[in-house]
Amino acid sequence: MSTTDQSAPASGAASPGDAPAQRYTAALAAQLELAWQQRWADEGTFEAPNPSGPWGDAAAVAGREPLFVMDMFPYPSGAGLHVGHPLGYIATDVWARYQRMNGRNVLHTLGYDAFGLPAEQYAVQTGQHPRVTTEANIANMRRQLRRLGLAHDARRSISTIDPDYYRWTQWIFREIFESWYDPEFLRPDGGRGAARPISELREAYASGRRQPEDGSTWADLDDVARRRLVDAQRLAYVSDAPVNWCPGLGTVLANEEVTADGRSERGNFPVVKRPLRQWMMRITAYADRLVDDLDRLDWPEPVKAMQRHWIGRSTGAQVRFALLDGPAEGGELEVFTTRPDTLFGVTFMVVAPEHSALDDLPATWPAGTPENWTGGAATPAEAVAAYRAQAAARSEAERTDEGRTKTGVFTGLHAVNPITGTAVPVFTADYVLAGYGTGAIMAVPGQDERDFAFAERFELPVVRTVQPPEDFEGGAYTGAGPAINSSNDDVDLDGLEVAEAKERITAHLERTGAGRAVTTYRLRDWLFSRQRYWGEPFPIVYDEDGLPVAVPESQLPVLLPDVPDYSPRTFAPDDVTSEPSPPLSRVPEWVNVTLDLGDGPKQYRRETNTMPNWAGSCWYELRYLDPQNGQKLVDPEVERYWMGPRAERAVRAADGTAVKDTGGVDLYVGGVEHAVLHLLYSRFWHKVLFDLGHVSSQEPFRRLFNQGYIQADAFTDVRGTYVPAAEVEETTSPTGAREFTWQGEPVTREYGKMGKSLKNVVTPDDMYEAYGADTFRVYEMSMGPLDDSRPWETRAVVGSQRFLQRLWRNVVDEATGEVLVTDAPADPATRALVHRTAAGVAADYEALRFNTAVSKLIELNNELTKLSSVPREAAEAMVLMVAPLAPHIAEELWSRLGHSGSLTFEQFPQADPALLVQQTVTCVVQLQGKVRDRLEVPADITEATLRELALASPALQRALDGRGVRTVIVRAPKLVNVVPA
RNA sequence: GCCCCCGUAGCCCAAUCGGCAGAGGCAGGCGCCUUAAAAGCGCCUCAGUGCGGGUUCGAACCCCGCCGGGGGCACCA
Repeated sequence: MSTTDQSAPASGAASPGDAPAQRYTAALAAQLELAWQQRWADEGTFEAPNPSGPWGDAAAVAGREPLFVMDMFPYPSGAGLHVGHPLGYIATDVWARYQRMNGRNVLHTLGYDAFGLPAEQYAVQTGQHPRVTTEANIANMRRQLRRLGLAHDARRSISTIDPDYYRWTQWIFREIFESWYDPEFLRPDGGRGAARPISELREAYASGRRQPEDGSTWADLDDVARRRLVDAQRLAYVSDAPVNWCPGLGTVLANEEVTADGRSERGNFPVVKRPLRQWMMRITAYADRLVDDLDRLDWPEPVKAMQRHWIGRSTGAQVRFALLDGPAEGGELEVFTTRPDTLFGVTFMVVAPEHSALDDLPATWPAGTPENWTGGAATPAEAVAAYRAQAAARSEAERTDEGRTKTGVFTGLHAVNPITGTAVPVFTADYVLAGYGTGAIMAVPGQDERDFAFAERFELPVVRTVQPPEDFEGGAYTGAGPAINSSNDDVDLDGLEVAEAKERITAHLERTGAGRAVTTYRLRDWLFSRQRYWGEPFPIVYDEDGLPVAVPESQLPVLLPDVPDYSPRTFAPDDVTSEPSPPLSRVPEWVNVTLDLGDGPKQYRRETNTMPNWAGSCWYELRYLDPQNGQKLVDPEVERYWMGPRAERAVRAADGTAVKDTGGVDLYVGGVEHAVLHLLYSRFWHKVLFDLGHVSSQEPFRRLFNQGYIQADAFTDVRGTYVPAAEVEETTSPTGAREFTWQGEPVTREYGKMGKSLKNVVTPDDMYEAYGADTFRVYEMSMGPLDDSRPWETRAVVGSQRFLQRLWRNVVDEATGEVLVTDAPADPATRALVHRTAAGVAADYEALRFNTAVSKLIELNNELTKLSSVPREAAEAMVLMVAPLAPHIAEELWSRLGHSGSLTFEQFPQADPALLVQQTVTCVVQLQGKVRDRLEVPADITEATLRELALASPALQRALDGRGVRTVIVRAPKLVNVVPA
């Protein structure tokens, strides 16, 4: 390589006109960028040593703080990258390069999340095997990213479709399958509840320490019954519960993948609920820990809020109401409420249409049943049957669309309030959800808006049990206030505030046995199987009893078979009667196998579902650490080194106290769209691995940062058709409005995403070609704060190129290539500016404020440009400071300045504190907040002196215009504010 | 409907603890260099912080109410 070769760029390069031979043009940038990229690769510059194992290097690790930086796992799209994609990658690269220059041992790499629906669909379109297209896409993306100059450890890049990788995905599944959740287990970290080997559960049953809940006895159960009992408690289990079936995609989906209006997040197809035999993950066992540990993470608050809401923990009480009337007499109706303090205000009850209490109803309407309660039916059974049919026919979306109008019907039943002894009517209505709490509620219209709306509709009484403010005029009052109308001989809540009232009534309920304190969650178990081809096969076979057995560790991976027919069987989007048909089930020679699982060769049938897209991304951060390990998913020593908890990295709570560190990745950057899906699933898997002793960190990602999106203008003509955005011309009308034309015709600007169909895609390749990678990197970082979304503007990129060009010219003669810096010391002003810049830029880099770091560097560079010649000390500092942002030009200049090695591990310029304090400062003199004068004063001036100086200011005196002085506020040395009498 | 974030020059964005509204870039203007040109050089223009109140000696920043934009949730008892 020839980094010091000062000959002109290759003649074939697109160098405009007769530009000086050594001008920093796109062509010269390309030349030196490619050369440096090759040198970094050849020298393994960014390969991070491990403390042990195949890449272990104790000497290289000693004395350097480890730092683990990650980007969210990209999916290798067939369309390639556009300029919006690398934003986060550049940001993490700048940060990581900066940290390396401060002595950190940085691990930064990027792998590919290559299984999943989009890869399969793309393969279907192109008629090729998904592996072929996916691997081609990965190769293209690797090329685009290498050209960007990312300082990744290429050895650690993994791909989820690699059998050496998915072997461990299957291994983790196996670990989860072979575990149950013991809520009593005392964890090493002090908490209660942990995943434990399933053998412990079996032993507990065998020894009699634990009894089956259904009253049976372990000793009396046959082998199959015992297995069913144990299987039902595994963390990965088979369930027949209703699931989200999406005919249009031909697969089932997790709750997290279904939108609020009942459609698939991907493809926007209708989704219906129907019972199907599917694999589930018991994520609900971790609900409490997933909520509680959010407080220990340095994550954006909105993401934490979304996870908290998704988990939806609410505390309250379950209360039992005795049923009267008809065949149900003697039965009970159990409700969940977060407001047990309002029990005195219960005037009716509501059960979900699916509730089992509706199976036994009185034969006739009770005497005096109002006409509008019956739905026009002759008997309660008919009314309820009709309502159930109506509710079942309604989709999730329709139920929501109906908005505020409550529907429902009386069941003929009454139930007795256990506190007041009053009998209240029981209704069924679809505003009560079967899947939450107990599927039944006590209705308190005085304190609940939904209940109030229902009560109005059916003319039910309203009893207030919380005193609203005097000016309150609404229906239901949900706010704070003292309890009223809430006492009898046994219990008295009157006058208590809501929280106290809850406490007292809950204690009373527990004492009398009428209820108990209970916590419920919105979170459901995670539906884990998909009827697709392009995913990880389950390491599961079924024996002659039809029960699942894990494939032994020694037989992993279970390879995804090559099949002629890999395309999924999909259906008309509204075909609700369709049945899932996994592609793997159509390969009988793969499905039916003879295996010896320890008791001789037997026939088994393989699981034909595959894992969801999320599986591979649930643990990939761990494999980055030790990708070549054939014995373990990660060497525990290596995991502890990179991700283990460290007291000094703990986040601070709101009150400033340090929270116990969870460990995990030091910086994880990606889009906010994964707030609940990927980030919740991977936290769950990580905690299981922690419980089972495979990792020392309690959370996968200690710090999370959500980058914004780069958006782009798109333009439509009069017909509404998109026109090529690159060809649109902008003019400013006489009135100052911006106007846009394409081929002379006016077009309309739309602001949105970048995409092929919008004809507004700009690719990194376009930018490399026109400006070079460094310019592109600087521009992306200078556009605005990393977490803001902002519009792409190609014509503005030139500003970043001018900056690098000026930097180049400050060091190198454009015509001769001669190095121009002088060895004379910098003048004090220049030196001070260099040090101020170093301090500011370091702080900006550290805090991911790259836009302001760029502006400080431009400012310094502009100052250096004004000097007759640039002193070496300033030039070298400048080069080192710009290196994280524009590494190629920095390496090249560093090299031309006479250094033989890469600057990757050079110390980032450190500011001398003595040079940061300014000798004199400008003090503003204000009169009532308005600036009237400016004074140059010594930085260490005393308040009294400054006060006198300011009051003596002629400009101030003029402004005072003879008025007296009431107060003088002095903030030495920068400000004096005079308040006139 | 509820919750969260954001509104600063024609555009993208700075302003560290409530203390001089402008760091940087784009676009625009003038000039220089040039046979010519710009992806060159120099200089310049441009806002009083979405609107209305309040607190304060002092508000882009804190509080209240609107308006506009973005995101999340949406019968979760």
